[in-house]
Amino acid sequence: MCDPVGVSQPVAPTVRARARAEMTVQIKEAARRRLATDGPDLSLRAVARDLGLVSSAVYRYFASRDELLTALIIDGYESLGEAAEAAEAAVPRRDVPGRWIALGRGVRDWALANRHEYALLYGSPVPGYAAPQETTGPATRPLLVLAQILRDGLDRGAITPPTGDRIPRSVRVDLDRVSAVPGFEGVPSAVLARAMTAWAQLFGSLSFELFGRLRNVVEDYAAYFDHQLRAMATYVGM
Amino acid sequence: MCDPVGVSQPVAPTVRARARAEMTVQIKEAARRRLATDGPDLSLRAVARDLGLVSSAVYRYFASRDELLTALIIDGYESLGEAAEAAEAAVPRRDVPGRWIALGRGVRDWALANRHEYALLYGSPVPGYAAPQETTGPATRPLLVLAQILRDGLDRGAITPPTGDRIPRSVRVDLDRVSAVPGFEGVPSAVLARAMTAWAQLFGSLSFELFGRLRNVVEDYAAYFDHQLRAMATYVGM
DNA sequence: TGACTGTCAAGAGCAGTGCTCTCGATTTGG
DNA sequence: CCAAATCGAGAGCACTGCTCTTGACAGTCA
Repeated sequence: MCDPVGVSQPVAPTVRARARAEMTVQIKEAARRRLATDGPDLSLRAVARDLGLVSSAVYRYFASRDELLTALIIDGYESLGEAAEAAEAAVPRRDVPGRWIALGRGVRDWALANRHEYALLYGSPVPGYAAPQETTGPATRPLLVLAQILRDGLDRGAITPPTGDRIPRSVRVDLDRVSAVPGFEGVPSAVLARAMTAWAQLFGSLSFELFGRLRNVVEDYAAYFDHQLRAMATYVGM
Repeated sequence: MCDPVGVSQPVAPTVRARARAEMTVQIKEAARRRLATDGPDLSLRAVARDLGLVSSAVYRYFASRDELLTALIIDGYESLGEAAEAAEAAVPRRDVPGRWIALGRGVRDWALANRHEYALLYGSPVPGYAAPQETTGPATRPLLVLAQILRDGLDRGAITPPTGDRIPRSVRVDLDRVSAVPGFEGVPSAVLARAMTAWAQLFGSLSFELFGRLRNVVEDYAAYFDHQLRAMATYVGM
């Protein structure tokens, strides 16, 4: 309203605007804390209480509980993506399987440190909540790290595309569509197919661990996870 | 109480006992219906209303909402296990990879037909709810189908254990413990490791599909899932 | 300076939830 | 036949997400 031109960023933000922005992040932070302690069923009233607010006041900043959840989910993807990027970046470029393993470890470490947020992102969808379109963008950020490893690994000749995989036509069509996504250009479908399998394996294993499905089965989760990461690295041809 | 000897089945069940048993299953059925339509946040009051009951009456049969959920989870594992067994049993014994693929398809078909129940079993744990010990038994039932395929496949020589997999000591310890579980006896750790990887892959891929993580990415889910099942079959040496 | 406009937090209130307790009615077993 | 156990109904508590109204404040234009 106070910005008819549409470029609101650089012009001096009013006192109110800045207070509003700060309050918005404070609410999100309090919500994240609640999420970490109380679990996934986020109580808007509890968040308000933590901030010394009345529940209705929160609605000045988020139109509904779902909108707050959406904001948390988006932030979560960004946070996970950042952690994944950082973990991968710490490995020498030429060590392609090492970069994949670092990516996997980074995802796992983040998930362990933010269990409930992980559940929010990769667990079963929240009751009445349907993830809106705006979350799909940030959601691909961790995947783009994988894409970069694949492309760079192929360029370096550090990934030898598997041969002899019979891929049905309809699967190939889907794979080709993925190959067209920015970031994945040029990845042959044979590699892409195996990489997507490995990606699902990673999150399947991680969900097993975090959701307690391996209790009394696996003791040394880190070693078990690492072993699967290595196995998947050779599986995709690294 | 009315059966100090411990063999209650054959003696004539009183009218009340039979009414109680029937009411218990009716509550579970109504709850399952609610789960299918309304989603995972089961409302005990809604279930009661569906049965023309008052909410407090339900507490005569289930001490809490969590206990009702537990009952549903146990039934769910049994139901999934049954479906998996049936699917696997329909394939000729000698077709070992076919049996694995049938098992995977059976799991997927069940999950598609019971999406919310699948989320209850393999999604993020329900808020305050911690799956009690009594669920761990039924939870292994689908896994036992896999175990039987592995053992039978090895006996028939239809599974060639992979060689050259370097397995760290701590992982081997965990695998050996699994090998000791009834049903898994005699499965070499090299096969077991890959089979557990494939198992996580299966559920990872299925969760991706059911929780909408592959929307706008994969079109022909069935073909994609099948392809991964075949890939994992050769991966474990079938 | 004074009025006006948009924003804010507070509070009451609605419909829903899980769960507990009490109270009659009914069935069961001695 | 009677006491004990079991059942459903109802009221009630503390909690939830959300809506609406009210009064206070900040920013701006005359």
